[in-house]
Amino acid sequence: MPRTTGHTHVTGDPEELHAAAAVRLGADDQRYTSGRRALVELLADAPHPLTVAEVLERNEGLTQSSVYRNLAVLEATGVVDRVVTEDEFARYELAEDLTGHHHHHLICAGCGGVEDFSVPPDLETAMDEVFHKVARRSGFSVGHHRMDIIGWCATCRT
Amino acid sequence: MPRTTGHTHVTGDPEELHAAAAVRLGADDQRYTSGRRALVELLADAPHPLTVAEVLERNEGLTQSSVYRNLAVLEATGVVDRVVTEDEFARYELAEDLTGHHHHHLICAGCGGVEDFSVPPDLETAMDEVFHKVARRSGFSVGHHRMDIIGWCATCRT
DNA sequence: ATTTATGCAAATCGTTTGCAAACCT
DNA sequence: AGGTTTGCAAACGATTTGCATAAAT
Repeated sequence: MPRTTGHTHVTGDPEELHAAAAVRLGADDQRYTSGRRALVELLADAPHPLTVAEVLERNEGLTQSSVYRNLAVLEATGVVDRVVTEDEFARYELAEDLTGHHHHHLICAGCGGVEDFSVPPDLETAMDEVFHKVARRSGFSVGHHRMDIIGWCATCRT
Repeated sequence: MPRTTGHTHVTGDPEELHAAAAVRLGADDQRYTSGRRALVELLADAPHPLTVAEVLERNEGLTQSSVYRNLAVLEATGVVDRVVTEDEFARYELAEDLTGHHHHHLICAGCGGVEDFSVPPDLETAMDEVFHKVARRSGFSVGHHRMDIIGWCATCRT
């Protein structure tokens, strides 16, 4: 299931977002239940990727195990992306190819906090070409790339 | 303790490598014990970052808990780097600024396998400038960056 | 009705830790 | 001796899973 072609990007309208999510779930015979809709809403509103703990703080009606299960379903259907940081918590955000907003992460090695940023398109393209060339040479197919900064935020710098 | 300046890079001589490791440990009042030396040797010989399980397979004389403890010490003193992939296992390799070999990772989303690659110096520099600019704007200090490819290796492509 | 999702509690598993013995210096 | 490291076994904690109930089609 290629996730980089043929999809409509969501521009910012919540309706459109939910519709797109429903479509992707439906394509995999999955239902867009209230629990899953709640997750998509939380992630759409969050200014950065959320941990499961943060999800549960923001919506106390949700159950931990269902959140884990639903995030797995949403990830498998291309509605959310899992973000790996340096700490032990998985974080989730709306899938890039759903929002159409390609970006990278500033990750704080102290608190695990995450902030988004982008790089100039020409550089992004140049790097992409290198990535594909490198992958081809090694027999890899490119899924996506990570171009993240690991550092210390103003607070954690001590 | 800045880890990007003032250090001598190891070119390939095992003696030099161990000497450099000993120096870094000593700077933090840590001893270069046989268990730690064994880890450095394993990582120096490995063609890719190793998980703890792989370390234990390659040297059955080592104990799991000591391996974890020693990897933590080696990481804190800048002798090894922890590599975060998409799977649940931490991987370790000799620190970049110890080997002087800056590189990136091709990570297989299927088996978690890791392969190294580098990008042209001019691109690396251009990206670095962007990273520093972005970080400054957000009040972050840059530790290091990740520019990794997540994909599927020839075997896992199915 | 039948299939799928949920909530609770228990299990999983990589990693961490307490403590006594072994090791350095 | 005095402090550090090690090995074993027990503890931790994020995530997963079994199973009975609730919800959706």
